[in-house]
Amino acid sequence: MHSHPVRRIHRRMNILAELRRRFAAALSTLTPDPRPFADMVRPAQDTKFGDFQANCAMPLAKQLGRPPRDIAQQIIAALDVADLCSAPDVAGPGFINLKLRDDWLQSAVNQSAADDRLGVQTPAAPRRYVIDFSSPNVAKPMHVGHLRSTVIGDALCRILRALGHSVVSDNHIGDWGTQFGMIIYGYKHFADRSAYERNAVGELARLYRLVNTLSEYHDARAALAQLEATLAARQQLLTAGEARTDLDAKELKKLLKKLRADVTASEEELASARKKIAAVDADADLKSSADAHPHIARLARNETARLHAGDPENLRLWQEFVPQCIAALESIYQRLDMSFDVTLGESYYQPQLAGVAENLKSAGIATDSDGALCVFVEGNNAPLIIRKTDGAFTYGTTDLATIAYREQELHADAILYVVDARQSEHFDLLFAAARKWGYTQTEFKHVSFGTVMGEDGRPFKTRAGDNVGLESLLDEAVAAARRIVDDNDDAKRDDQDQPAPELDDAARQAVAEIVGIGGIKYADLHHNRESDYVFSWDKMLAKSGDTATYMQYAYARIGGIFRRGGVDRAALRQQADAIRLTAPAERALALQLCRFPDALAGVAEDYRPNQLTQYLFETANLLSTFYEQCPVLKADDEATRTSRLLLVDLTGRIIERGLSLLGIRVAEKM
RNA sequence: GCGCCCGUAGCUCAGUUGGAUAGAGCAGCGGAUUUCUAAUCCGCAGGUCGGGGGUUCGAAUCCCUCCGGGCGUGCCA
Repeated sequence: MHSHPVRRIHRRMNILAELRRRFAAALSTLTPDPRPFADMVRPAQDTKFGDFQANCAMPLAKQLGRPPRDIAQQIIAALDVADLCSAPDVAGPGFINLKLRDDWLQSAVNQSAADDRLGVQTPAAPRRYVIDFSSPNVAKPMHVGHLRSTVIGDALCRILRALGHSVVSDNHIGDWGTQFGMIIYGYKHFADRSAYERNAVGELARLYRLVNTLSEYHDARAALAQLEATLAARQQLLTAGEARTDLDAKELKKLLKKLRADVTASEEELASARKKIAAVDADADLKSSADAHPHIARLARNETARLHAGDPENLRLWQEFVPQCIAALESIYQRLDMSFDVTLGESYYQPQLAGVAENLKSAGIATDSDGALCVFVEGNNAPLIIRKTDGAFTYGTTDLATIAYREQELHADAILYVVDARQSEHFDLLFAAARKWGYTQTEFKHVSFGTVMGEDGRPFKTRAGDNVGLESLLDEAVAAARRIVDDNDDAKRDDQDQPAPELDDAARQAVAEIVGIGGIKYADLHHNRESDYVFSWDKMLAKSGDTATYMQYAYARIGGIFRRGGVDRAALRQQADAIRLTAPAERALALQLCRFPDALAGVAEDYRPNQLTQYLFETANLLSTFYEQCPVLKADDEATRTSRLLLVDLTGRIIERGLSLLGIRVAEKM
């Protein structure tokens, strides 16, 4: 049937890229710029249409003013794909449907199996990425708010590296800000020496919370009268608004809605202030500390100013605190199984800020406005503030200094900022200012993400309203995973239906760590990063569905096949070209495995790790279907057994690699 | 006031520059187990893609408008 011989394929084959190349060649007779049209080749949305589809005939027809089906026919006539596809056909308004030849697909999947990179080609022009993520304030314990940046940023680093790019991960920690004044003040007045010696970071965190509580207490008390007055005024406005008769119903409704929102906001502010006051008043120790330190907020700010001015005592304390704080962060990163290439925080750039400001000013990019030095960007109301009226520099200044460093020292082609979506205006300003400053060749990208919500639909907090600490979050996930691991292992039975657990306590705990932390990461990564998502313990560790657990289990099942069959996987892999595709489930799985490079490329396109989670979930599903339909160890003949073992082995490698690129580990037994 | 984002099945979410009958998971219902690990698989049901208008061969996607929600708005980072 296929008279055309299978063309010698390259050592690594990306099917989609190859098809696009073939289409680009065919399209060059129809349009001077075929690339965007060639890129309209994509996986078929429904398997009944084949394996791939090209949607380019319709838009091209519009451009050329001719019937789309004619264009589709013309493309097919010029298209040279006989070695990889059966004859393409035109469907509907002008879709071109493509089905890969079985012999070609078989050859491609054997190539992938023989490749350590699992088919991923190295790029013709590798880029250098600097990825800025996690970036906690070192003086405060990490909380759930840092999770998304950390997890998404780490996954992007791994994936871009796997694609062959050069990546520098940079933890731009907050180690020079106002929090340090608070810690220094706390240390000078409230430190518990023995607690500090036992656990320095824990004590510093306590001091931070204490100073923060006390200063908020005084702020709240000072603001109370004003808050009450504002509330009363707003209530009065609302009453007056309700009585108005000069507006039509729609205008009135809109006005009242706004007035009610104002009243509610005032009520909430007031309630929050009263709560802060009551919390201190109710605690005799706190109350006496508060009374003894009425100007704590200002004095803490003074400590910050003194630090920045080079005060020897404060500088000494800062130098003592920072390394310990960083060490504490390291232990969390270690538990998350990740690390940074560089950790250059705000303090690193501090000596350069005056120069940056001068430079911007003398170049006419920054101008004086109300006593502050500002960069104004067309289309934005607020400027990027470089130097405040009081002479202090801002994070905008630091960010510009950081860009200069990343350009000059790290030679970045692209700088990615994995930061909360709420800071998008800051990044608009920052990137515009950087371009004015001369950095026009760099890709600047705010890889923004949404908020983690609780099941009540509000930002994820503890019942008391505090941020959820990251460590306790991890602990809780691991504990929940441990219960699942215990239940599952306890339920295992041998051939005589007797209990036959496989895992001892240490092994169970190791699996729980892998499952629990993998579950947290996956829950985050599998959502589109831009959307807010609702955090749910139940869904995160569910045994079935689109979860890390499901894929980790698929991997463990694969390991089980080889153990039970006594198959040496390394030896198995020596059998080149032994995969034979006969059953439909084998073909579907093989095609999916050949798409692994596409999945990674899909992530890189717009820095969306959920493209990879989706791919892995589909892969695990296809494996389950295959496994259900095709006996492996009990295959009818030796060649089929070997073929299926190789297919299963490759699937396991891809699941393992894919999860590891998301920062998620696997266990051989679960 | 100005600006940005969001609204898709009961719930949680996908949906690539506009493409074929809008897809998953969970929950629900019905099946499959002498298990190559059931932490599984197969099937069924479930939607006016917030409402309305427009652009065109074609709109969840682009434009306008209204409704509902979130966030940000000059000297915190």
